Amino acid sequence: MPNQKRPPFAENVTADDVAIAAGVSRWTVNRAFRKDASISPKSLQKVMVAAERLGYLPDLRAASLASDRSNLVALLIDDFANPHKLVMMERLTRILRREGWDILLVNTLNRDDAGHALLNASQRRVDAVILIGIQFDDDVLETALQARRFRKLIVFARSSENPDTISIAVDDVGAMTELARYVHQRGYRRPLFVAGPQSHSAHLLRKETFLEYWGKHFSFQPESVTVPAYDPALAATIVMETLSHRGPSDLPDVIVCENDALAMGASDVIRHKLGLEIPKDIAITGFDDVPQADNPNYRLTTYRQPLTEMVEYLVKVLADPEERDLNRLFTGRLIPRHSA
Amino acid sequence: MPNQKRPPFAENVTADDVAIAAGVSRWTVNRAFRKDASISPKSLQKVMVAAERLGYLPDLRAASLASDRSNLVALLIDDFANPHKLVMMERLTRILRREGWDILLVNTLNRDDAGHALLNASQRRVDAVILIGIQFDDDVLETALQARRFRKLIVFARSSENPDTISIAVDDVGAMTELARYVHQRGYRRPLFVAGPQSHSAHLLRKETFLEYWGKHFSFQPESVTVPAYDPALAATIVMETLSHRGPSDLPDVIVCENDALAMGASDVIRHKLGLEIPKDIAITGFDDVPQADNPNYRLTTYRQPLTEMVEYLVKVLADPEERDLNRLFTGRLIPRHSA
DNA sequence: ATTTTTCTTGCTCGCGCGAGCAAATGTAAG
DNA sequence: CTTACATTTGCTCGCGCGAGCAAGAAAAAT
Repeated sequence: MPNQKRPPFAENVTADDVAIAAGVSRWTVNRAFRKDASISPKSLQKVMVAAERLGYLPDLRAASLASDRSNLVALLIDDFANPHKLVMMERLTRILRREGWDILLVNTLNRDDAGHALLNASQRRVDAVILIGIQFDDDVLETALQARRFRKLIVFARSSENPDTISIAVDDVGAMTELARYVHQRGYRRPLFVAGPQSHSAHLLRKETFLEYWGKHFSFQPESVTVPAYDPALAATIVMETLSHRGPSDLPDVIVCENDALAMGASDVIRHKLGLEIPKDIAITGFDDVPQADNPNYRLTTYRQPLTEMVEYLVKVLADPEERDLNRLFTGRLIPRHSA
Repeated sequence: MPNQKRPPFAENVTADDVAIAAGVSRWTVNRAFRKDASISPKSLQKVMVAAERLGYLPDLRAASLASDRSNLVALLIDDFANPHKLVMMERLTRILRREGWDILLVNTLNRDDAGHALLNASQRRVDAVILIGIQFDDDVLETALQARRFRKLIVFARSSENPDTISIAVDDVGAMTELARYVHQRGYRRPLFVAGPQSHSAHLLRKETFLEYWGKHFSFQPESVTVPAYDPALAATIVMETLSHRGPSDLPDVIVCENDALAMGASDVIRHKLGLEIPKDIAITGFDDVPQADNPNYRLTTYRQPLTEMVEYLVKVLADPEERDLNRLFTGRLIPRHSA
């Protein structure tokens, strides 16, 4: 019995207990914990002293039930092999918490599971759902919206065409055009595009933008391959399959990847499997500027999304009560490094 | 007005609405959604049909308020530069959700913030708090326990000495002894130990175990350095500072790191800054077996924690109503690779 | 057919708080 | 010292559900 002096769980101390201790009414106690409420400095003081002594803190479940605002957002996420997810989660959790939002984290296993995950979130009556997974294609979104269960459905870090969602993303067309122009001007002429999962529009946008740019300037469509997940190891396998049996003249001179996760896999293959040098034999570009992109093993030329700015905007969107067009595209920055 | 046919948020349909539609009482409706409840197949069917049609799902806030069980656990986490955190989060979120637990994700910014984060979680009346951060030293734990606000305080993936917390971790002493013996038997004789943040006991355990082993077999304490975060880039800086001005005979022949994040940073320095070869000039070992450890750039000899097994046990701990000793140490596996 | 047992259903009450109003108190103006 | 007005406080009612019991229905036993 280790817990003799210390009961393992506090008997619930409620606002009533504090009210008695402070000599005020229950409602004054609760008001003391709301920033908008009108309360005299004297009673605020009395309440806070009593609350501190009794260890009282308002129950947010009850507050939410009564006010119909939960101050909770659900974060639906998959694609855990992609290191950029860790960066996004860090930024989102830090800034949202600073603004008073709590986060319900849901790992959506696959496309079929996405619907369940959304229902799950809805049962907690979250104020908004933030999607940063790759599995939320238009069908899934449509189904979620049919249920009319969410005040705000925010697609983060990729653009969504759906008119009933709020999309906060980087301008893929502008970004990829900039990357294509860079690759073009550096003199590369035989690109291979490495695309991620085909299930949604945002990243198709990057691929299409690149292919179109190239088609316009050289009147041929560059080769492209698809990797079914943003997983460096998987990307390595696919790139290896694609390139291993080719002679030197058949190899691309630059591999343009939809994001850094894929670029890291491609880079590993070029250097360690094919024994070639980056960027001399084959150059590489990525997208996202994950921390590893700056690692001496990669030194990836990539494109940095203004993540903090995007999350700050997300915070504003969450607080916005109006019903209006909140979609927004952000412009990032090309980060030239050694790889291309 | 994009939402003409589709109101943006469903009017709240409650159990009462379903009850009327199904021709039963409100309590029968709620019972239909509880797996333990006794209800006839006929009324279950009626309720489910009506619920489906109206788009009803029970409100978990209200359920929690009434039953005093939230089915929510808070996950307090920091150290987002460590790639192992992404692995842990994936495993935890996947398995906990499968078992019906929802997760409140809290990013604890620093040690001072840990207390606030705990209070924050307590206001949602979570059933348990899982700590996988590095900032929860005994002082913080003690403060949290003083408040007697948590039914279960689970320290995951590191051992805690505190008798009022439940620790689910790998056996650091056993693991590090195995690693030390491996390094010893491979013939290395001038180790440098790279330790992480000093703020808590678990990782001191790894360091102490290694130093003791070496002291016992060679009667001298190997050198060690401390990195203030599990960040590969930071580890690289510190290791560089430590080694850059030394002649070849002064260099260690093996760098034993407290985990893979540090090992990756050390590896980068050895190969890219010092221009040395691994393992010929300097060998390296890590801990955790993160996905990147198997990457051709690292090929880290490391120690794999049985993470799935540990999370499965965590699930059992969460479901356990009894008040008894639930601490447990797990044994992992040494993964020999090229780096040592 | 009647009694006993089991299963199912409905109900009272309460979980802890907030919206919104009415009463009370305080403050300024005449 | 009143009257007018602003600020603060207390209160009724309801948010949506669950525990636990009592009444009702069904099944089993006599």
